[in-house]
Amino acid sequence: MSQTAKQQLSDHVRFSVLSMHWAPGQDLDESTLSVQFGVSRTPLREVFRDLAAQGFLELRAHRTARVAELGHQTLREFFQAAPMIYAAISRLAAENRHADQLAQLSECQQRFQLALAGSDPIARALANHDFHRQIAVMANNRYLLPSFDRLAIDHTRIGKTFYRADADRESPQIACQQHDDMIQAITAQQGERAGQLAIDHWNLSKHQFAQFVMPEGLSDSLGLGDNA
Amino acid sequence: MSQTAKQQLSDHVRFSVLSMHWAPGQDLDESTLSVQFGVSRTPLREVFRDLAAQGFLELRAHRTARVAELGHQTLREFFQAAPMIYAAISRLAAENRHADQLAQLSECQQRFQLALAGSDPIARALANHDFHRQIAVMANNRYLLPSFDRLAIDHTRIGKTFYRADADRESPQIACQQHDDMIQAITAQQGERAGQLAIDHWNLSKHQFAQFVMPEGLSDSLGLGDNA
DNA sequence: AAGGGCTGCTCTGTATACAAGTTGTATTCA
DNA sequence: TGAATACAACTTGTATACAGAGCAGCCCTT
Repeated sequence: MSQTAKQQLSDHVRFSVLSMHWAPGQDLDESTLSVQFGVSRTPLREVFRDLAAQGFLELRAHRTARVAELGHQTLREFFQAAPMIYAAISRLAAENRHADQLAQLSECQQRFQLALAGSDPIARALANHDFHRQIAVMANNRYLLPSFDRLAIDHTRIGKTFYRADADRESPQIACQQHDDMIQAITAQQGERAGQLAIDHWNLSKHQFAQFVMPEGLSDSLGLGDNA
Repeated sequence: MSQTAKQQLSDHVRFSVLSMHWAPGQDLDESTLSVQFGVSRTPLREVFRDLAAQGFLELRAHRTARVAELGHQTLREFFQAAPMIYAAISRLAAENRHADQLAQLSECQQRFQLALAGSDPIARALANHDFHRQIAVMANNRYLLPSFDRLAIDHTRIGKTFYRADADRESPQIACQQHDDMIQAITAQQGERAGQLAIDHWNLSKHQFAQFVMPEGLSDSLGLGDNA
């Protein structure tokens, strides 16, 4: 059936972009992918348009499709927009969530915990991605969802870029605890608290990014630190 | 040239939706429109997908394309999201605007004033739409823009629904003055003030909506009012 | 008479062939 | 030797024909 072929193609592109298996700015060949997935170029181009609208790809007229760029300008815009949207989404999720969605959220968290136990950083990032998107769905606001999705895509990609297995050994556990707290707040419909937890969660993430971009200098290890 | 045909088609659909010339939920026939604009169904469907991603249309598999619905659930989500996004956009516009964009914003305001002088409520609504979108462009944030666009589409449509020429004769002038104030704040790069002005502007708009939905009762005119 | 299923029609979804545009390359002239 | 231009190969964009899904109307059954 062709509907599943399109879905598979879409999933494959999404996975490849989120996992950074395809680098930002990388060119995509229509005809190659179309034969790979057994669909013609017409439905493939429709998938490309959808994914471009969601922020995975970039389309330019008469030019090859590309994986969405991730430059310094993009990063600046990301850091300006993310905390506000995340807090709002989390708060609305607490206020608007339906009871039957809570189980799905817990499932996402379980899969995230499993991924934490494993050694695959990509699986971990994707499980985290799914967890937060489930919250966004529970916020139940069609106006905020597109912005959230674009942020989440680049958040996951940035996370992959800035990931270092050696540093921040305790951060994943803190993040996991924060997820549990968010589930609790959303379940109890505590909008204010859910919003604050989202900010805390964001700050943890931001701290990791900052640590990567601006690592601690060598002065301490050379015995020339502040305490010297 | 066919590129202009696609553009014309896209503009026509956008105008028809924003002006409420096409009602929310209305079905759109692919083949009819494709012969009207002299393009085949393939590019037409691509335009539909783009417009659906922007919030103008809704596509369902194996079903006819429709103008995006505008029900009570949509309204609820709209009122939850709009003030936050508008304030953020306005503030970022003040912080990030480039000097050469200011002239374009003034042009939008001039056209809005001309429309105010005229008698066409649709022209007025579209000029207002363009003014606010110019601010959104100046905010220069790719993550917030999609949410803003969806809000602005429905804001314009809701405004058309709730518009009454008889009431609120002074509101347009107040809105116009607020536009001028926003231009001033953005020009002076006063982010905080621009954000507050956006909230004020939103409250004026919200007040108009509330007046329409909950008009003053008849008690006073029957001499049975509070003062009786 | 009412409800359910079948059949035919209409519209959407896909494939393929073709047109148009872009990019790289080679050749020619300064 | 360098630059500019023309040409060729390849990629994207469009048209059209066909396949398949939904929907309505009709007939048949109960």
